[in-house]
Amino acid sequence: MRLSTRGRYGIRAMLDIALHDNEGYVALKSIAERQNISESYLEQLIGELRKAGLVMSARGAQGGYKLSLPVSQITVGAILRTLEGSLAPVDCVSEDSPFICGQSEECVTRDLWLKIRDSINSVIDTVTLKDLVDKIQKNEKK
Amino acid sequence: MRLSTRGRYGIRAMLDIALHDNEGYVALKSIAERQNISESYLEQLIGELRKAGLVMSARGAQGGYKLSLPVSQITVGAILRTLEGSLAPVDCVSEDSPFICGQSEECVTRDLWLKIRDSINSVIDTVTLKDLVDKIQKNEKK
DNA sequence: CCAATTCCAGGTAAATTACTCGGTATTCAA
DNA sequence: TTGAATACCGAGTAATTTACCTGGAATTGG
Repeated sequence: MRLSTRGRYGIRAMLDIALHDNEGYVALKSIAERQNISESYLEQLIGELRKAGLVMSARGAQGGYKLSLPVSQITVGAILRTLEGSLAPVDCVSEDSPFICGQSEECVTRDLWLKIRDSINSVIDTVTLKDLVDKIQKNEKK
Repeated sequence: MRLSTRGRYGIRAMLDIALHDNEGYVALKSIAERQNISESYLEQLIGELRKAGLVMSARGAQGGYKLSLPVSQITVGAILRTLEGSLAPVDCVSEDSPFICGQSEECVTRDLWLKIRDSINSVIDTVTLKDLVDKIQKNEKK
């Protein structure tokens, strides 16, 4: 039940972009350097975040990425789902692939998986990038 | 963030044993057949559940497994953790391997991972095998 | 004794993860 | 107008993890 690097890197990259949100476009290279993430790998991930509409890009010199929404409107759930797919613990309660099990007995556990899924969702859909940014800025003040 | 077959099979196997709890020891073979799980694979898993003290075994003819605790005292959390390890979404908030990240910035996300972890734990540590058994028996009545 | 069982250590094929590589397209700035 | 800096794209690959299998040894009831 671990998150893969995709989700973790994605959160870090988005947070990095959020912290430089007032400086125009942020180059992939600088994100990768600051976050110490492989540039070519991160490129893939950001590409998916772009297709999901979470960041926008500018090509060419001085290009890069910036958030396409206010920080308060980007939830960690949106980021994680883009990169990890549904965070459901088993396929039969996944939001995207509603795989139905033939097992009759397993369905008694379905409620359990639903509970787990929903409890995860309730966290990731309420925490936004703004919350994380605020926390960093509060730490810096001290 | 999917559970592997280990956790899912483990829950099903334990539930199977629970449903036959009054019939003495249940043979691995019969569990595997009923649950349609590879016998040799399940053997591994049940071995770990035994070492964790969740089931007890009897060797030799007429041997098998039975629960070593009342159904109401076996949480799905205990089963899942035995087979999957901590259900923490990232290592730095894992109960067993308290890996500490050097990344200073990542620590702002630590609270997020903790929230996710705790919300999962609050579900799996409150649901017991008894809850699942009760639900099955209620379904059968209808 | 023997058939049924658990126990155990090791191996392996398939899938997934975490990347790399090489190239193309675009754009700013000198 | 050209070149450096960037995003974009598809394919390939090494390492790791998963989901098993195999062959046996130990134990026990009938």
